Amino acid sequence: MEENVVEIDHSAKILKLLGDKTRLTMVKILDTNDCCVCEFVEIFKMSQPAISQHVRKMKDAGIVKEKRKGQWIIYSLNRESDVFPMVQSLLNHLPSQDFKLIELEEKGLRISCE
Amino acid sequence: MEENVVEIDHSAKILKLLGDKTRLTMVKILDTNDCCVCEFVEIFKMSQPAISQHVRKMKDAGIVKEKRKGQWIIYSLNRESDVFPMVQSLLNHLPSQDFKLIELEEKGLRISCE
DNA sequence: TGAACATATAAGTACATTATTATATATTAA
DNA sequence: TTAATATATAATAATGTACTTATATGTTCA
Repeated sequence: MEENVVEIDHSAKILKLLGDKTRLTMVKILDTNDCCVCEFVEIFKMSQPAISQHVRKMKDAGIVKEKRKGQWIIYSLNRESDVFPMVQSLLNHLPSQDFKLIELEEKGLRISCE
Repeated sequence: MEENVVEIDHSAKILKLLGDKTRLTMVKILDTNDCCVCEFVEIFKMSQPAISQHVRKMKDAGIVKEKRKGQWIIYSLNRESDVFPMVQSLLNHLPSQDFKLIELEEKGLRISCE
């Protein structure tokens, strides 16, 4: 019926991960910008370990990937994942969350990771 | 960016509901066939109350709708819902689950509701 | 009306999830 | 090497979830 079919159990796991508003917002942000943990901490007003645990779950599931850049670890969408097409078509139905990054930038907190 | 944008908190709730393999399979089945509770009980080998609770959550969220037909209550996808476009594009990435209904039919358990 | 069937609701339990705080690890720069 | 910064991991507590069994409601048909 459609390209990029993923097994239903696996899809359910991915959707469960995305069924959390913090993680869903993260992924929507990552759709247009790479980010580090410290930025997410600012954006979500949440403890750093909470953020680390969220991104770790998504990394384990292959939704995001990381690369170290000095003392920072930059997270980005894993566009090679077998679930990426599904994730992408989902994200297309969500409103942009870029305003959150813009707010960060206005507070001078975005530059910290670049 | 795309038509039918739904608020991110609301989307997360919908995805949380679909992030359960039983409910996700139900919705995929409903994409091509209406079903009653007793059929789901057979398909998922799960107690009737468990099935009722799953469909109720999805009904409350507007994902599915019901109509009574004699002693049966037939569930179907709610294609008028504001989240339907997102749900539909998700389902397009999942393998058909119609074989489950075909198995039912072979056991003579499908006819019960028609 | 009453028995049989389909579904819903209630209560309880086991387990999963998401935060927190405390602490460990890794990198940078003085 | 040491202090500062960024991130990860561990332990724990509060809450949420998904089943179960027992029971109530609603419909059909003899």
